[in-house]
Amino acid sequence: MVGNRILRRMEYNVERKEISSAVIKRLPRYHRYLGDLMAQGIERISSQELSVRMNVTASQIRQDLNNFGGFGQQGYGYNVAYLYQEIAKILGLDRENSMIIIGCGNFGRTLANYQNFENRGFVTKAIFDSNPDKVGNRVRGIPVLYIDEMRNYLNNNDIKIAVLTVPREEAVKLTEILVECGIKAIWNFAHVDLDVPSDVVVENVHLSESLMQLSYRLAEAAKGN
Amino acid sequence: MVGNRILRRMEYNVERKEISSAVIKRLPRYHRYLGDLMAQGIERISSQELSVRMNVTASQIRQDLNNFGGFGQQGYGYNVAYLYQEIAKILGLDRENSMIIIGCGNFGRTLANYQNFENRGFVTKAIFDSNPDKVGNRVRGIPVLYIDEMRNYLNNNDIKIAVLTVPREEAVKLTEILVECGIKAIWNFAHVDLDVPSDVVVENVHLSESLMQLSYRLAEAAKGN
DNA sequence: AAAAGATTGTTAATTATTTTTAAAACTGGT
DNA sequence: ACCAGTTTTAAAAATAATTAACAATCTTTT
Repeated sequence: MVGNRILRRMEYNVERKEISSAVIKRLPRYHRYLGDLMAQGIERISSQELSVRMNVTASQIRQDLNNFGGFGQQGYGYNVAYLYQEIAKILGLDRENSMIIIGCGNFGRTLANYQNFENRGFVTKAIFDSNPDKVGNRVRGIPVLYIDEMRNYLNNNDIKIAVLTVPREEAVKLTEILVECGIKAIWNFAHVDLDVPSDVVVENVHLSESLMQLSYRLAEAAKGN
Repeated sequence: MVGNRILRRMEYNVERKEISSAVIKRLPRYHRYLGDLMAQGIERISSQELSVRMNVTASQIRQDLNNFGGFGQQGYGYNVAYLYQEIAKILGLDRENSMIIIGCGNFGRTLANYQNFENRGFVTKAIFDSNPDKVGNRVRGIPVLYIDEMRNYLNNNDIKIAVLTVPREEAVKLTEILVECGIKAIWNFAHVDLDVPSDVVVENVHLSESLMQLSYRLAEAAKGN
């Protein structure tokens, strides 16, 4: 039997050792591959077989997962659905994460239109903008509110994540307000490093930096051969 | 004097040791900070001072830069404009990188509208889509062409980078065509790992994975205190 | 119910990255 | 032109991450 595995797994949230960010970066990819396996109707998988599909070492998969507890079973491997669900829990996908998007420009609207985030529990409740022409509109049903109302809105609604899609200067100013209102997570698309207290987490998406890395590697590959 | 520094710098493109990707990831950020310093009219900076601004160790800055040659000078530090320019060269920002965007959905259009890439030499020449209603339009002057014309277009135009903003399945299929047409760099926004020959570089932007990392860190910080 | 085979969890070894240290080289003032 | 103060470069040491190895333990077959 396989079910009793659940009973003997380690309480990963009791012992509080720091997990390296290299590990965290890989978790969503495991989650994605496990989701694909489920869609294919595959019920169990060994670290060896997964390593071939994902093009990483089996050792790394086992090491990564064991940071959070023993999810597998000797002689059997990992139960796909169970592991999928456990990684979802680790990533906080088992609860709703309400968001606001700040900036109703091309980028803000694109993110608001992106249905997929909702499937993972990331629900956008409102969009804020400083342009009166945009205020009052709706994007996929989500209301666009005036930026000056943001402080009041945050004080009256339970928002977990703020998404910043405004230019640098505004991003820096608005971050102050977000921090004052108790926001603890910022998804930052502005091309600037935000200065926040240590209990606030910022995840940066710097597209131009990503593009520059591609450019470097392209130039390098061209030299190499 | 400072100018002679240029003469004695090492030929970083002669000796061909592999630079770690950890270093490459940091280069765009150095570039950004140096740009900001220039805008502020600051002409020289020591690794120590830069390290304080960037919140990294001075040692790491020096080590990173020395992978590519000696850009600084003892007792003086680094010349901001010179270092900015040298990092731009390393990142391949000193030449034009022509691009096509594949997929004229929200994301594709948003990227096409983003003027900033052009300032760094990344110029979008065409957008491709399979929807006949979109074909024939222009986005910021950039023509939207029918996807079946892409192969022919690539054979007749010198395109360096293909940007994929289509769903997974299409991304995988279209990648085959891109590779056949000799494209060596793909900026991939599709939520899938592309399988390409070793001389083709892929830079992934997986937004939902970024959001999941934020979610993890938010949950972790909430536990911690 | 026992034996053979498979695969994890975990420790050890290896490799990669970051930080420290110290010698060499330059600047700026006198 | 010299000297004190900086600051880089480069080498060495320390730390972190990845990979390999293997005993423990479960599954599957007979």
